[in-house]
Amino acid sequence: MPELPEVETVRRELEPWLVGRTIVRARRADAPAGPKYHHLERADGQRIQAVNRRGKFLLLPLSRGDELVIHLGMTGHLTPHRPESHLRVVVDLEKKERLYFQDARRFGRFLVVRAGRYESLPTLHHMGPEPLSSAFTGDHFHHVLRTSRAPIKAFIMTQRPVAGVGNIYADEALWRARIHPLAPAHTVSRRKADELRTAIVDVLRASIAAQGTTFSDYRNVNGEPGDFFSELAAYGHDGDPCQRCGTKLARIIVGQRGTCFCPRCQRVGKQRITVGRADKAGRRSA
DNA sequence: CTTACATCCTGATTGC
DNA sequence: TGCAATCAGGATGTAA
Repeated sequence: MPELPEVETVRRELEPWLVGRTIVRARRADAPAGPKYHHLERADGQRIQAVNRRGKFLLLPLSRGDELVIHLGMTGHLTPHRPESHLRVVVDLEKKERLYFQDARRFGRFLVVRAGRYESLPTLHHMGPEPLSSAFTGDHFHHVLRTSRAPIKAFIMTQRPVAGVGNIYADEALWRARIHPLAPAHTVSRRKADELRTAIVDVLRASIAAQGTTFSDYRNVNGEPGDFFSELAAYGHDGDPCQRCGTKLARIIVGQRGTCFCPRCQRVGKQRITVGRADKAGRRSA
């Protein structure tokens, strides 16, 4: 589950290698034709001008006005060494160097669009501010949260309030800010929104400093694991005692994703929310 | 417009 | 032990 810190780690590794290089030929390998791998051949002959990141997407602007868009999905790896299996894309560079895209579960994407034209990628097209930029302000964050009645965790993971936060860091940030993952987004107070904004920034910064989180699949370009796993307080810790209060962390499903939180620390308003069954609240007729 | 949910895919884990 | 069923999850398409 590469999220912003993992993608940023990959970006930093790719940048010195790829910037200024010319793509001789980019082609699908063992991957079905379709929108996830659209227009790769258009990259042929274009020079890579930068290796940028937007949320969890890698964006490589090319010299003739196109842009290579890469999303690692769940299991995507970018590597200069030919993988032994699940090879989806091969990019031939000059001097016989190659960039390989391996992706066992095929949730990733690797395609070419006209620069800045993300209409075919709705999440990227409507993506919120970068969390580590000055655009991610408390005012804006609170304002956006007030527009949704969805559970705060589900809404954050849409990438609209802020870019790059997925399942792991959503759980971590909500735990740090002591906000219940099922709290309707619009009920989060300005003060709590600020705490959450700060928690998101802090946890992402700390994870980037550790080169991301590694467990089952993720490896950076050099094949090294990230070091942030041991610093996770919530994600994957259901059943363990809360580091703040000792209460056993609970696990529920929010937005179809496994969610770990402290039922004592993380509340909605003054009330503790009961854990367990699926939440059907807020289903008023329109 | 919004929110909910099925879907993709396959290695890892759990269950019998 | 061995095989089958279940789980995991980012983005997206579709339904309501």
